[in-house]
Amino acid sequence: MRYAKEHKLGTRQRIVETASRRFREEGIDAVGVASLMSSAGLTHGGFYAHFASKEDLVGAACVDAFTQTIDRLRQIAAAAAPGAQTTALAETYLSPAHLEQPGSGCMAAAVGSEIPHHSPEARTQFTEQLQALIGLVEDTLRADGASPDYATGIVGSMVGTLTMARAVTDPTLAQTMLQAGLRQGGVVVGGLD
Amino acid sequence: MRYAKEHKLGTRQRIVETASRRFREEGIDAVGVASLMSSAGLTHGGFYAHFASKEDLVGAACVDAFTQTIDRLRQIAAAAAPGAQTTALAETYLSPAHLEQPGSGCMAAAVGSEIPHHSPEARTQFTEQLQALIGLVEDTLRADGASPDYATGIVGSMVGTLTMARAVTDPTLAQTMLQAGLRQGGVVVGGLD
DNA sequence: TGTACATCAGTGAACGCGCGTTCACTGATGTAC
DNA sequence: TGTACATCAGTGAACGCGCGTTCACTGATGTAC
Repeated sequence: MRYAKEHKLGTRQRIVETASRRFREEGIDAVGVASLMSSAGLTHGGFYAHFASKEDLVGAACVDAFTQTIDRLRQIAAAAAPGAQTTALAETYLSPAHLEQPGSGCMAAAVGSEIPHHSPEARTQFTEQLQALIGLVEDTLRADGASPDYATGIVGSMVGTLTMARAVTDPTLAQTMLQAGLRQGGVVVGGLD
Repeated sequence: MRYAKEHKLGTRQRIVETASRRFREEGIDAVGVASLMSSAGLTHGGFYAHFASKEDLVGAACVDAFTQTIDRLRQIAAAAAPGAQTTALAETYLSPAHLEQPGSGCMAAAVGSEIPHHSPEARTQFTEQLQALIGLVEDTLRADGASPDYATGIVGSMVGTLTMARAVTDPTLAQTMLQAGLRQGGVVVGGLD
């Protein structure tokens, strides 16, 4: 090894993190390899020393983004009292901050409807990570003394609500949607309404 | 008028319907103007006699797709007994048939996460149609004797659930998600669980 | 310690291709005489 | 009724551009003597 082992892996990680952020902000199709490598401080030719294809990177970016999101939400939930963990998680997910900052937010809400048009490999990575997110909600529901069976429904509700709130042009309507999404989850978990 | 008035409008409508279907099946970015016009039995040069830009068509396709979906769901709901209308609507929305046929299904689930990257005009058309869909669910909730306040949450839940179910690679997982989405809506409306 | 060398991460020109858009035109149409 | 004509929906070549991918190369690196 002429170079330190960490060097190339570090560069690869930098590309993945840049892609993970830009894919969520701009959409996967809209971010070209050349533009992406430039964002990472490199030239486009080197891309294929790190990835077999752009699709290969899409899978890696899904893992990076979801890992980040799941870690963050797990910390939020753990900081809340048992009985209030799922609500704390949902309030973070359906917050105005998450609405406005897709680049550091949930991959499923940011690129969910693009995923069906990508490679089986990338979709499989996405699927595994989405299941991990559902698993986290199952954990918080158990900690809250509620049934983990609601986890998939709650994630579906959060992802759809955030996607819709970002799509609409009216900011007031977007906020109304986030509130409605919180009620939708709240009713299921504890009948808070 | 050398040609019958309906002739050009008919051609325009044919382009809109073709786009409406293909955008939902393949994604908006993946469908080029030339390929689209070819699908409609025309050559690409004529496109700009009907639309100012591709973005202009995106807006028209949103109106066409949502109108189709809302009409169909309204009929399904109207055919069900009062008290069971919202459930009938949700069962159709979260059916395996809808999962497998995005081209004739809900625009919000098919291209939801792409919409934020499109023109304000197209997003405004999308927003109006999404509100009309929520309005339909408000109507069925009222007919069922339930609160219309849940409509936005139910639509968010249905859109997110279908989007996720189409994204994942495991068909069994996809079906599980549809079931969980139905329970999520059912709990809110009538405590069926 | 100083120099020659092998390694390989990263460079940048080039590839064929499809994108959205423009525009001079063609030829089928319904009309006017 | 038959012919000449004006209209205009639709054609297809062309535009500049960015896409994903390939490849011969450069030059900084740590090593060996």
